[in-house]
Amino acid sequence: MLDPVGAAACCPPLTARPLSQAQADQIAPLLKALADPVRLRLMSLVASHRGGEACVCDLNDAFDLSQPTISHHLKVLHDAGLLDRDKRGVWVYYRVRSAALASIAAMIAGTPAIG
Amino acid sequence: MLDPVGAAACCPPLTARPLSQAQADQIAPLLKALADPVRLRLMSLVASHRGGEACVCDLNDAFDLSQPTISHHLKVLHDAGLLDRDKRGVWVYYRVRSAALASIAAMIAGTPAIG
DNA sequence: TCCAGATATCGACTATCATCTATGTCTTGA
DNA sequence: TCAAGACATAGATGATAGTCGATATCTGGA
Repeated sequence: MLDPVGAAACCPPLTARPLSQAQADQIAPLLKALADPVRLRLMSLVASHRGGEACVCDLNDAFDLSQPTISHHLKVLHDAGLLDRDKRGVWVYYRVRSAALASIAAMIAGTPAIG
Repeated sequence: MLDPVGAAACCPPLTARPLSQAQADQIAPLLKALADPVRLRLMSLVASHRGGEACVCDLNDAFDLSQPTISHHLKVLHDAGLLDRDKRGVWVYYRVRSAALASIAAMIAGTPAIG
């Protein structure tokens, strides 16, 4: 389980000065977690869902993929620290960690955006 | 060869409304190109190099990797539209397309940053 | 015309990843 | 206590990606 806010915040903007190997090794997994069409759509669906959260049951229906596959992608995003997970009864709700997205964006473009 | 500025600009910010599958399919390759430690360091090295550009000879020395491997990563970044390529004599110079980075960052965080 | 150096391409190998089916775990309600 | 439903995990498989050594291509100078 990563801390994307810390990871991206650790590092200077990409264009400011050369990233060390350790810094690059810290950031690459975050981008890797985002760099998949299904996971991009999952992030987008969760973020724009009513209340800023969505349960897995809502998400499964949006894809032509098996339930375990969606579960896998959600785990990847959660392990990367990009989604928060909240189990309420039988249902599991996911919520986007916007601070994480802001940190990543700031690292990429140098924009001092704080989520 | 992609057009990352157009690709990322085509799409609403991740958190604004659900991405279509087509939009996600367009953006994922850009993030995938960035989502590698070596390529992150390459982008960073090129961007922060004197004059905003660097030749391959400068870059090869910064890594403990073979010359073909670096060449491969540069090709991935160039094909994704993240690096511009300029051959001058025997040397090839690469330059970061900062507008591309800005578009990606804006798409991730919703920041209306224009590079 | 030829050689040396800079960079790209090719082919192979290994590791990682996305996906599936089958199954396990947990919670609610009867 | 049991059954049903929501979600996660396990194991397998085909595709993709990072790396290398060998080789090709291009350019400038002798």
